[in-house]
Amino acid sequence: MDVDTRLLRYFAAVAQEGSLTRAAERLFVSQPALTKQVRQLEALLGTPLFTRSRAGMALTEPGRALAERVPGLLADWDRVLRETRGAAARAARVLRVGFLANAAGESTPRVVAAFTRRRPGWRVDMRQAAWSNPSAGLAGGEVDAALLRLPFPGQDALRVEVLFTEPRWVVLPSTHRLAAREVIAFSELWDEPFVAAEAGTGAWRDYWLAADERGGRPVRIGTVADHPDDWLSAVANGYGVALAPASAGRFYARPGITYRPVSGVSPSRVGVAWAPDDDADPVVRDFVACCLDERR
Amino acid sequence: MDVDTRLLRYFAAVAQEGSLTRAAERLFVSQPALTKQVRQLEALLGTPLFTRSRAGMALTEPGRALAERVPGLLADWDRVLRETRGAAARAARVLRVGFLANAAGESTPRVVAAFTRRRPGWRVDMRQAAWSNPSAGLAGGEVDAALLRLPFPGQDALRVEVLFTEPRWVVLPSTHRLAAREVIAFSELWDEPFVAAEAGTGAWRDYWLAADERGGRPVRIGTVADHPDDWLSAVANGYGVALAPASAGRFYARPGITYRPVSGVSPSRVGVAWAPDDDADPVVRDFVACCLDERR
DNA sequence: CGACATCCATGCCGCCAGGTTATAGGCGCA
DNA sequence: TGCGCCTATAACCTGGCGGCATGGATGTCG
Repeated sequence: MDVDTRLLRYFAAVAQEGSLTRAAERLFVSQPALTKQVRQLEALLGTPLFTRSRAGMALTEPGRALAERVPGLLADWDRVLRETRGAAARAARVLRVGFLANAAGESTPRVVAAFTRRRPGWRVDMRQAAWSNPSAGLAGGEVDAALLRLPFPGQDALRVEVLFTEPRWVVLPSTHRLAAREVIAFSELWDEPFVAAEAGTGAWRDYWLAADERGGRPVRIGTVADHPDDWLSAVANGYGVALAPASAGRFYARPGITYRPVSGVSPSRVGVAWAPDDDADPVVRDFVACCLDERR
Repeated sequence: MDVDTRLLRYFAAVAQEGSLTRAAERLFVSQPALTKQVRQLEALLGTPLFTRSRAGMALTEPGRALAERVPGLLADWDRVLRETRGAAARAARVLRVGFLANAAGESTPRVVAAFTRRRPGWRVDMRQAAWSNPSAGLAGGEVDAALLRLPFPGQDALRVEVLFTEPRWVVLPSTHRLAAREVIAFSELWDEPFVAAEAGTGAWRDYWLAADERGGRPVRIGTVADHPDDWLSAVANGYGVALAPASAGRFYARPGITYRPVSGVSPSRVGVAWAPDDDADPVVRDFVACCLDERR
């Protein structure tokens, strides 16, 4: 018997939401489409997976059994997909390097050039990731190496070499009372509302709020932003200020915002990271070596 | 990204056959349909999985990576399917019992009646399996218990209780020179061609050929049959003789064939089997207990 | 060297699946 | 009893899947 992983994802969403209407919204399909798909899965399996009521969809016993197993199955498929694409990249002599906005640094073109000299026939595929993906795809195997701002969640499970540090500055609206200062003491910012990353990013978000460097005071969150554009807009619109690497001013200049040096806060570190399984991989080692050479 | 397991099965078949034409035949689809499906999978993954030539389809490196992983994925899906259906049967208070033709025995109705008295609200779903499935679905988890002729492949991994024995007789064409005998000595059958089960069934096939009770002489195979009808036809048409339980004559009577007692060959044993994981399962234990009670 | 065989690919067509919108049915609540 | 909320059904549209007919490429053989 065959099934589409889409059907299994639909089922899993309904199982989690307990409602066809909410699951349909989450999946960006109409509720009637979802009700038909779930009915089809039940027909395929020959057993009801849900009981229906005005209160929504409750799992039956077989539904529960399936709901326990489907996430593992979908995760396995995602892993097979990644590993196949990884093999494809290798076969095509492409090194996939993830990075977050502005973590790559200005020396990246030289690193790439050095790598392709060392490995003729190879090329580097630079892949930008969203800030909510702090390992830039490395943890999930979507890339072979990554240039990352440290620290990031899951870092302990990956190999990291620090490449350079960079002062952290503050981004604030140009009309802000502190915007004209040459240097701003961090303690003067402790009561400002901050634009933060999503809560789920843990240590990463805390780091960029300098949560551990506020003398024990809590952080005031003005708003949450997940993408540089949203982050800049939030600052420009006065929802809060934010810490950023000094170089961010060159990448993310925008009318209405100002970057200023900050004293009393640790600098940002940028590193190259790779998976422990690739320690012996000569291609990954060469890339890391080129990064380290450029550091000197 | 979503994929249908049908697409993965198609891919796996092509990978194994090395040819779209042969894989299409095996999958009962047309060759153009298969070529389009494989192309679609390659488009989905964004990488070629095969190189094409007049010699057929050779796996690329990513194709090889996928071909290594897809069987495990499909096996996991089959397992999830089985476990879901198992949960469904439990929820519906149905005990699924597999059996091979005539292994169930005449006392089965009494066993089922005793079980439903002991477990009101439950019913037994008797499921006949093909002879090529000697555990009647028990090894794969398609059933909860099984009534089986012993021995069978994979038996060591399952729990078994012998219920009864039954003499083995011979089935031969009515025109056979030995057909009129009251009892036939097995040694007189040693040179006869035999109708056998498929080679892949191992010990099961050897048992029904009484391979270990021929004084070291090899078995002459007349033909292979996988289903009772084919097996009976083969005997009637004179392709060979066969050993069978004595009771088979009542289930498989047919013009042109005769059943006769045989001396010098061990009797057939019938047992109830279940999976070790179900040792503590009270429902399975009750069924086994009912089988054992009926034995007395 | 041309005919033939064999393998995969393309085009066209019919049928069905997946999605939408509109709306119906059932039920709890104020 | 009307309203709101949830799932289900009907009608429609578009695209996918499979078949059949045929084409393209290539190796073999006489």
